[in-house]
Amino acid sequence: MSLRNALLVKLLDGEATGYELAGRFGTSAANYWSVRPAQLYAELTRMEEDGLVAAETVVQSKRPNKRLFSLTAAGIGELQRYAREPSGRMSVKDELMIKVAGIDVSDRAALLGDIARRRQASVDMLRSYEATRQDMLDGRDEETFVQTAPRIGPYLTLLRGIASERGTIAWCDTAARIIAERHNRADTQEHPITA
Amino acid sequence: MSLRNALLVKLLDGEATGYELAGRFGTSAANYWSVRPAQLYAELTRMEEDGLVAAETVVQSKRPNKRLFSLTAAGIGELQRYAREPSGRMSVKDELMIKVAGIDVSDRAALLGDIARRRQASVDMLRSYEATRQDMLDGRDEETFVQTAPRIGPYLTLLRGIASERGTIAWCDTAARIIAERHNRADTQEHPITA
DNA sequence: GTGCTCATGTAAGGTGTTACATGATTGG
DNA sequence: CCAATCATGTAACACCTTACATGAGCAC
Repeated sequence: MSLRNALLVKLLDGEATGYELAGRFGTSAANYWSVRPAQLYAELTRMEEDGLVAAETVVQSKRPNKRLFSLTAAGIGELQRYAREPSGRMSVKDELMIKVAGIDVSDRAALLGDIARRRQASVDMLRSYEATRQDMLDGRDEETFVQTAPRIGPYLTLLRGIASERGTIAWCDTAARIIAERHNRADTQEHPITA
Repeated sequence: MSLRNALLVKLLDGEATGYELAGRFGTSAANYWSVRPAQLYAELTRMEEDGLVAAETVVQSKRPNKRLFSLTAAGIGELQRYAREPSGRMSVKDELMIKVAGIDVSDRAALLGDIARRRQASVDMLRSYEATRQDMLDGRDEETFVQTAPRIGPYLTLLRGIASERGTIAWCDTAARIIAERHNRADTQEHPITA
C-alpha cells in the first residue's frame, strides 16, 4: 500500500484534485514513485472510503466539477504508522539497461540514440529540479533553510532527485565514450558475438 | 514484455535453470530489473512455448530434476527487435523516499534507522559490484578490456550499478547530516508541523 | 537439529497499464 | 485551427507479489 502513502505525503503540500496530484507526481516525485491518473482516481476513492482523505466537491461553471482532497487526522496517523515500518528495497525498472546489457548482439547505433535521448531527459529534469531547489531556498543558504523551513522532507527527496539525474547524465557520457572506443577498434579487429 | 527481454539478456551469460536466473537477477541486475522466482518460472514456460528459449530437462538423482534453459535464434532475434524500439522512462519505486518526504510529521529516529539500513545495504552491494568489476577486468585496464573483451554490455550496466550505489551512500550521509542539523536546532526552537 | 541451498511450481490476490469516453477553455 | 490544459472516470487486461506446497543434501 505504498501508493496510498505516497498520495498522503503529496497532500502534505496542500489540498489538491486528482489531476493536480498526478502533476505533482510528474514533476517532483518522479524520482521515487510514479502513477497514472486512472490508478490515482481509483485509489483516492478508496482512501476516502477509508477516511484517510476528505473530499469536497467544488462546482465549476466553465469546467467539469472537481473534487478537492485534503488530509484527515486518520490520514496523517496512517502515514506515521507506515513510516515506523522498515522500508523494503528500492525497485528500479529500466528498459534501457536491458538493451544496453545486450548491446553486443544488438544494433549499436539505435542504442546510442536511446542513450542520447535518456541523457537529454535527465538534463531537462535536472534543470527543473534545480529551479525547484532555488524556489525552496528562496535566497537562504542551505543551513539557514534547514533550520528554519517548516518542512525539510521535500528538500531531502529533491536532493536525491538531483543526485540521481546527475548520475544518469554522467553514466550516459561514460557509456557513449566506451561504446565509441570499442567501435573504433572494432573496425580493424572483429568481435566474435554477432549472433 | 520487458521481463522476457531481461531474461533473454541474462541467458547471453550462458544456459541456466530458473533458479540460477533468479540468482543472476539478485546479484548483477538488481540495479535495473527485479523478479520473483514464481514469476520467472511462469515466464520461462511461456517463452519456451513461443520458441524464444529451449529447455532441456536434466535428470538428477540427489536433487529434483532441473530444466536448463538456453537461447534460441528466435530469442536473439526478439532481443534485437526489442533493442531497436525506443525505451520508456526508467521507473523507480522507493518506499524510503515516501517516508522521508513525510519526515516532518513522522518519527525521526525510526527514519534515521531506516536510512542507516539503506546505507548499509548499498555499501554491501557496492562491495559486491566492485568485486565483479575486478573479475571482469581480470588485471587489464579498462581501455584494454573495452577493446578486447567478447562483451561490454554487462560491464556498462555494472558501471551504472556502481555509480548508483555510490550515489545512494552519499545521499544517506547528506540526509542524516541535514536531519541532525535541524534536530539540534529544534531543541531550542520548535517547528510548527507536528500534526 | 537448525537453517541454508538447490529446485520447481500453483493459486489467489493485489497493483499497474492501456484504451475508451467526454468536453469546454486557453494559448499560439 | 490545432494542441494543450483542466477534469474525471470505467473496463479490460497485463503484470507482479505473497502464500502455499514439496523435499533432499549439506554445513555448523
